[in-house]
Amino acid sequence: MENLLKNLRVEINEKIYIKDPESTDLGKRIIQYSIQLINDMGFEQFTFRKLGREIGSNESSIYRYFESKHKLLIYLTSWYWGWMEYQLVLKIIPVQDPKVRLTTAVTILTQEIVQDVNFEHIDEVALSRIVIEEYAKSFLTKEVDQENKDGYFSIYKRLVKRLQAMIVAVNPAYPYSTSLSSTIIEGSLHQHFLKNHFTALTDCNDEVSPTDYFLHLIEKVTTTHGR
Amino acid sequence: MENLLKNLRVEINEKIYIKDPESTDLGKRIIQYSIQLINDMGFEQFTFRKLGREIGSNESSIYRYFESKHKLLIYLTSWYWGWMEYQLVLKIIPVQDPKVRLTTAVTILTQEIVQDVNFEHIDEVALSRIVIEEYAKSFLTKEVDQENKDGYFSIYKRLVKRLQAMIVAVNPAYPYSTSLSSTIIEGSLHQHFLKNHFTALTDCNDEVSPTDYFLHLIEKVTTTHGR
DNA sequence: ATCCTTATGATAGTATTGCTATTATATTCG
DNA sequence: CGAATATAATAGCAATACTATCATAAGGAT
Repeated sequence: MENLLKNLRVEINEKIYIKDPESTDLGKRIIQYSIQLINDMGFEQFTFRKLGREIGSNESSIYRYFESKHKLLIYLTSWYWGWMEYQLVLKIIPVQDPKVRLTTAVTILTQEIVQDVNFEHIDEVALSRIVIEEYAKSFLTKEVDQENKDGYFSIYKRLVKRLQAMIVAVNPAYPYSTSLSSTIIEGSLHQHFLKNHFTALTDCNDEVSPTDYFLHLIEKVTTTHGR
Repeated sequence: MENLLKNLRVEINEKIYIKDPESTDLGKRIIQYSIQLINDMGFEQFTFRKLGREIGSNESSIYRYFESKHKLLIYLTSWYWGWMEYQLVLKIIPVQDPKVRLTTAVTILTQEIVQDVNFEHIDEVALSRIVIEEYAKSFLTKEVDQENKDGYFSIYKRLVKRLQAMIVAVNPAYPYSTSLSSTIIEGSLHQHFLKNHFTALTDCNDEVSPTDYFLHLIEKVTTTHGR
């Protein structure tokens, strides 16, 4: 699929930014280096001042693109989920069998991220680490309901619903398809986090992947057994 | 069990506080009102200055108990998990059958929290909301590995392992018992959060509880079916 | 060529945060 | 009564998360 994405761009809710960072060179550098910096020092330590210093630009210029670092985080993670959605849709299109569609989807959503050459200024590996370590902070806030209303999380929500639809396609009788979908997507981030920081709280390691775990889980949960 | 806990106290790693808040009146007020304030305004907006104002005490006095609000959050959430562990252990002791033990445990860990009269200065309902909305922030930091080494998360880890042991007792052949345990405990918080803020991403609502979902899940995953 | 717009940069300023340090006062215990 | 301990009051400080203003530079339209 290397070239299928060449002319695609991830569409992000315009309310999230002040000025589209994809529209200028500085904007792209803001994205590129914010990924690097947040990944290196963590979201708490990251500031626009430090980012400005890093890219040889001015703090005030960055504020012309994003109103706050919180919005920037939402932008970056939205981009990530939008990118995931592309991968998912592209790989699933040719697949007919609902079971294979589902296992393919779970695999894509839970596996370790590899670089995508189609987006030069975005380091998807670093970005995926940011999503694992910081995504929850984007919605664990007092403003979540307003921001949800404003559509800040719509890409993520669409993704959860896509996976849910695939679960239903395999087992229409299963009554918790939406919760299972959100559990897999969020739980995958959590298992990756545990693998990196709390090895005693997960079975995942260099041999066993979160994908193995979730594929087994979904098999068990969606299969209806005879007696 | 109303009175079994009367003389118990939740033991918390001494490194987490400077001075034991249970040892003084001011300390208890710090706990009581920090739960209220964090619940009301969220962890980001919460400061020791505001807490001091609220309890008619001084910011500097609060710093004699906790080095930072981050440590206070770890204290509060550790208390919560320790309290959960008591509930769990007490309810499980008289139960023999491994399957019933497991379903009892999952029920306790996933159900909505009700007030516990044994701890007068702690509002468990408010505290559980804090755990749902803020717990992840206590470990999604750059300092997590050091703090983990220092035992800041030991109660939580012990709880995950207890549940894992009960899963193994029901199905020793299941290869992902630890991941399943952490998925249930963390996933429960997430489902409660979604129920409150992203109703489209969960099946849980006023009729269907996270407990229903997770009991069904664990039944499916741990049962070995014949043909 | 010049005007106008747009993008960026430089500088300054502000309220708040997350502390630390010092000194004063009040209480309690031997 | 004196000493220790707990709390309160005040000040101060560097950093954060911005906002506002003004300067400059580049490119496009007339």
